Amino acid sequence: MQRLSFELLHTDGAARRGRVTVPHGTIETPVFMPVGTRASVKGLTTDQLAQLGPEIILNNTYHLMLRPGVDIVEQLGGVHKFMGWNGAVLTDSGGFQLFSLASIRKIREEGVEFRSHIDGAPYFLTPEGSVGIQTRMGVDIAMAFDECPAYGLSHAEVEKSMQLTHRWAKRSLAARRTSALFGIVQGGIHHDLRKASAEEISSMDFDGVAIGGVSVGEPKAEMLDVVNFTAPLLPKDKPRYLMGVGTPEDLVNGVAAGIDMFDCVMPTRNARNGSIFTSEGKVAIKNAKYATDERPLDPKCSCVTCRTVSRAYLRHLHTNDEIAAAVYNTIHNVSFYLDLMRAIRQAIASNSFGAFREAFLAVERESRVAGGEKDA
RNA sequence: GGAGAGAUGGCUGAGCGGCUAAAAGCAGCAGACUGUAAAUCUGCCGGUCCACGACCUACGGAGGUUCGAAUCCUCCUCUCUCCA
Repeated sequence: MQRLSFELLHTDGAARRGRVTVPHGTIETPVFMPVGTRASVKGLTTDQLAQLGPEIILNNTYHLMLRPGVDIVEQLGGVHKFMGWNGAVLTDSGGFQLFSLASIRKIREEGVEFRSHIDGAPYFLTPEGSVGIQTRMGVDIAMAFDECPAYGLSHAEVEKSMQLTHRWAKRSLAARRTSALFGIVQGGIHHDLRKASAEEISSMDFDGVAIGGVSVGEPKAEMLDVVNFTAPLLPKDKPRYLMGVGTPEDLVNGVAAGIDMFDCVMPTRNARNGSIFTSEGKVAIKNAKYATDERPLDPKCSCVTCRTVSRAYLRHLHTNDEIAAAVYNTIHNVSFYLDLMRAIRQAIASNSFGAFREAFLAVERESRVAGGEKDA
């Protein structure tokens, strides 16, 4: 059976409407993948997640190899069976963790030596090891093992890191078996490096190509610049994945640049922290002004949360640290993201994505201005 | 009736002569969050103001000692514990 197939159905400017098929289903792109690091989309049961209808979610190699461990996941029939999830799964290779947990690792040519953040136990992860783990967990799409350089490094340092990522990409690819495998373009904020990396990674036989090393602390304008510059350099006949991005606005801009896949912690984490995405901008549900607000979070949303409870009740739940606050907020935020992607797909299909994007960004701008006036 | 302990900012609770507008926690108010070590983190939190600074009112009440008192003394009010 084929690992992955990609069909480019339609384009509207640079925006692409496509379809990715993997063993666990068909994914309509552009797509947003909710993040479920430890084989759990935080705040949701697998059933609740399924009700929201994402076609694919993201899990994490680093976290799952530490707990419960690859052996256990494999023994239990793979990550899908483990969490009772029938949709597709993409795993990050652990490259990002070795960036965000920088203090407890040592990078070498062969791989990365690191200590578990849980119990300090020593591990050694290589490209072959990472891809092997992802394969054994039975994921639909695995990511190449890369190094994610921090923002602010010199051109020379980013270049050196990028070259290591390229060597690791070759080794990752050689280790590909049953799971599809995406390569990752690095290069920081430097156009020449991004170009070199895009060419190098694109030349390899990956099933898809990702832009990594973005949203690591750089100003938003630089991120946009990197995406706008790099996306057009990627193969047209493969899915393009922008890793770790982003805000609703970022998704719309990413699609405009020609990105097909996104993942981000933002809808789930912000939900737990009481920050809600709505069609009218952000709602900080803990704010006193919602104490007696009987409206739903978003009048244009039809998710379970918006159909059932008021802002006043959600503020009450959040104020009292009730678990239901996280559940309701996560349901809504994930719904909002999935709805947004649906609307984006529709706009592309009807050749109106440009207008859609303009209207969307105008609302975002307005809500920001409105929030600013309130603060002043 | 007798003996003792205590009254501190919305609450709990440190401080026990100057470095105290007064620790810390909670509550409250606001902000952040981008391939998840995050149900987390940060800021503000007596009042007023042209508020980086200034002024006013402050540690139960009234006096007193002292250059200086939430901190020491006297009396008063109230609370709690124990013994009758």
